[in-house]
Amino acid sequence: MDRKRPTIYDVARAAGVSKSLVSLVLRGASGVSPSRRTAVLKAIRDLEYSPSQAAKLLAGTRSKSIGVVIDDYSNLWYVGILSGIRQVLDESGFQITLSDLHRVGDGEQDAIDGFKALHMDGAIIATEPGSLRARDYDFPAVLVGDRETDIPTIDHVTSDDFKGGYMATRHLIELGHRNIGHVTGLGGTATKRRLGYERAMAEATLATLIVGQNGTTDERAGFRGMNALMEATPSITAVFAANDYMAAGCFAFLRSRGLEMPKDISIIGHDNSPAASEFNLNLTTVAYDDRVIGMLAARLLLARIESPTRQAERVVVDPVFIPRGSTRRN
Amino acid sequence: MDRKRPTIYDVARAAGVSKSLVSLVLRGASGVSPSRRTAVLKAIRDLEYSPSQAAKLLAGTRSKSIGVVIDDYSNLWYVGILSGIRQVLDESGFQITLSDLHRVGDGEQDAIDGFKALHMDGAIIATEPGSLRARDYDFPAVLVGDRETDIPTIDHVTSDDFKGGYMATRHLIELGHRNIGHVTGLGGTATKRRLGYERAMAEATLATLIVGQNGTTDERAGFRGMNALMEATPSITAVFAANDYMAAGCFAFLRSRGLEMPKDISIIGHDNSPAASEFNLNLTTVAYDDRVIGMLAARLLLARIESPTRQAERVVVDPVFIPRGSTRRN
DNA sequence: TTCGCATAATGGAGCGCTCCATTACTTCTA
DNA sequence: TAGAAGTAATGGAGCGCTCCATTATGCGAA
Repeated sequence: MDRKRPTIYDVARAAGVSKSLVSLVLRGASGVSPSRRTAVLKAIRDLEYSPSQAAKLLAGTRSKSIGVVIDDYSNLWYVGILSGIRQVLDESGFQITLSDLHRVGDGEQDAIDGFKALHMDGAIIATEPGSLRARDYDFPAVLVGDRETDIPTIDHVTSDDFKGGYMATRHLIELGHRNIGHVTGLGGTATKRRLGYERAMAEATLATLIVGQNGTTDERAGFRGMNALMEATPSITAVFAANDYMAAGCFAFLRSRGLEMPKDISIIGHDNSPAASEFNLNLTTVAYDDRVIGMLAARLLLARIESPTRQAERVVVDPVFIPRGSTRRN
Repeated sequence: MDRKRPTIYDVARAAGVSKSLVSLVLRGASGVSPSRRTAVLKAIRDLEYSPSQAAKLLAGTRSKSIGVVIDDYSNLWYVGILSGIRQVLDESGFQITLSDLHRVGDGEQDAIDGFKALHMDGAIIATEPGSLRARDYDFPAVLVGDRETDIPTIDHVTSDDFKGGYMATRHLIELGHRNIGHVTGLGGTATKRRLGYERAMAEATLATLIVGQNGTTDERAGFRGMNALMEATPSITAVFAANDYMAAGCFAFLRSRGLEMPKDISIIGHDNSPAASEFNLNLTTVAYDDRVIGMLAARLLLARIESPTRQAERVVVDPVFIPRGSTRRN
């Protein structure tokens, strides 16, 4: 079980060729005679040889691999993005490694350091860049998502959260609602959505009703926010929650009061999280096409790897309205 | 931006010492004079040196890193397990890499191959082992979860799904329910839970009501399953769904019929998925403590890395009952 | 003063590949 | 038939570390 792993030298010996020829076969180079190629392939199989990525990295110039940094595995936002990234990068033969912000004991090493240590060609950062060590952007990277801190020197695929908030609110206004509340929370994303809400309300000359401005953005906050809204404005008929989890919290509060959605109150969320799905909350929501975001990010990264000195780009992706059953005409 | 990365030689020159001394400092070895140590540390900072993991792997004997294979990032089952693994492995200074079953274009490489290529010390397999290439188990590995195929030669931390099904069903019986349906699906896990259900029903001399035996195990299947149960047995008062998503589907069906949970029908799920949370479905469920499973798996892996020839162990973790609001006395 | 023995620091070999310059072998052209 | 012009295969250097066998340094004891 623990005998040493075979190397290309072992393969070369078994196939009766030079180690360089084995290397050529491994890399699928042209200009290798079919007979030798099959001999090498056979030796590889016989010896159960598998190449050492470490040696490859050390010897080669380009690793054909990139890293993706996310916040937290349980925040599924990244899954669609990853799928888009893969769609683009798989066909270029790139390997993709995922990493969250978790650091190992001795610290001092963050995800980007890890990618560099592994000689990766670049990174896609789907995190607040402030949570990474700043000096790391001398490395091909593209930022993904609407972020608080903007780093002008790196490419950025962002979503338009202002527009998302605006669209969600417009939807409720168009359904004839007038007393429309908003449950928000801390953070740049929530703030931008709130500004979108405020703009839409202002355009329709409606008074804003905002709660939760200094709170979290989870289900619990939605629950409490709904409570606060109903106490402040009992005549409320619709709510825009800054995300679907908060919307779920709003719904939970309604249920606890024996109220129904959308019969008594219409709720619209944001993000199209799993919780919003038709079988669960059946929540009307606004969301980005995460696959598209991922694909754009991957293309930008590829371009930057090709020419590291090119001008940084900023791509904005518009949100999409996803009608479901949690809103109705007033 | 693209000047070459510094190496230990550059650091050594800057600090006026030998490359070996730099290596010693890097590895935190004892027996380095404080003055030289600080000189090296300063040089590292000045040059923004970061070590090459690739070179380390190639030169060293042990990589102090392990891989974890999961099915799919969007199946959050692994998150708790990962947290348990980290709790154990962080303190031993191990690096952990996550990988799903996705393969890059040229194929032929699965997650375990990738781990070996990176000279990793071992792997934790949180997937059906059949989805990996079999010959890869000549490598320290521990299997996690209740699996269809059992590989006697590798360590295994498993959950007791039979017991989970039994416990869930017992709960409903103890609440006084008699017409208790079960929505199941394909797969070893679902099968074992169904057997637990059947045993509990038999012990209470109750007739079983099972649907979905050849179907999927998602929300949609739960929706259809609930429909089938109510048509077959209108007097049904409780349902055990093979997992929480199916339970969510059952609930969606009830809602579509204007029925309430638990007022009209009690539902119990399994797994304590996010969807089951108190703010969402508030679903009574049965689950494993995934952190504990992860910790056990990590300890077994550590032990196997230490002594690769030791006898394979099998650890069984009992499920835990999680009472919430979706079941009530009949 | 000299020897001995820790302790501190060093140089060399080698990990398993890639890449490049070079050689061996063909085939075609003048 | 010699020489040019490929095509196929090879050996060597080097990637940036670790590990090991050595060598330098300092210091108390003989």
